[in-house]
Amino acid sequence: MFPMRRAELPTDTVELALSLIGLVLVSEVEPGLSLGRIVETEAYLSDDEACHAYRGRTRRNASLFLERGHAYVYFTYGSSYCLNVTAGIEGQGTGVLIRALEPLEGLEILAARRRLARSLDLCRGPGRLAMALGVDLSFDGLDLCSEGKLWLGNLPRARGSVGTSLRIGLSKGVDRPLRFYERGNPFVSGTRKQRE
DNA sequence: CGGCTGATGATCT
DNA sequence: GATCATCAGCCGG
Repeated sequence: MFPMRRAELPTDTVELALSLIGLVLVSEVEPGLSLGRIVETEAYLSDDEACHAYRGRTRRNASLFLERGHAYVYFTYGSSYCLNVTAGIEGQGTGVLIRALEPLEGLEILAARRRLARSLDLCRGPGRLAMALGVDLSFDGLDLCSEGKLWLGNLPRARGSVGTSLRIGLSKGVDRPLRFYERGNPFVSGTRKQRE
């Protein structure tokens, strides 16, 4: 498997959020290879109150303004890292939050990082998947379209139908249907209803 | 399983 | 000082 070429990624944030479903995130940090298939995403647009770039550029969100295909990683709630794939053109300030993965390889490694027995919950949620892949602030700004600690790949594999819903866990911009997920996939986050 | 709560610390006002 | 793009753990049905 090779990294995605940037030209294969849509520039439009919603299109990117949709097309990321079914791609894989590959982590190549100690103690070894681990990877999972993206099953849930959320789009954050540049004119969107919920987007971290909405009020302009700061030290924290700087990498969200990189051109599409880079990592934007931030720390929240004093405990969790969240991983985004940037979208748009350089300077736009938009991206896609990765909310859940279906673990594919390196299950023991994912489980060890999570200090959790192998289960459905290894990568079910943005903070959980970041921990499982070993993602922290040192991944902020990485190019996900080239080999390295973390990159985007494409495994030939069937993809189920994609559902759309409101985004999860927001207090602003709550009314926009910008969450996308593979219908019925048990590795999608949220309640049962939010998986249907 | 669903719903609620407290922990926790960086960031911005 | 308030606000989080969250999570684990606990409790009730």
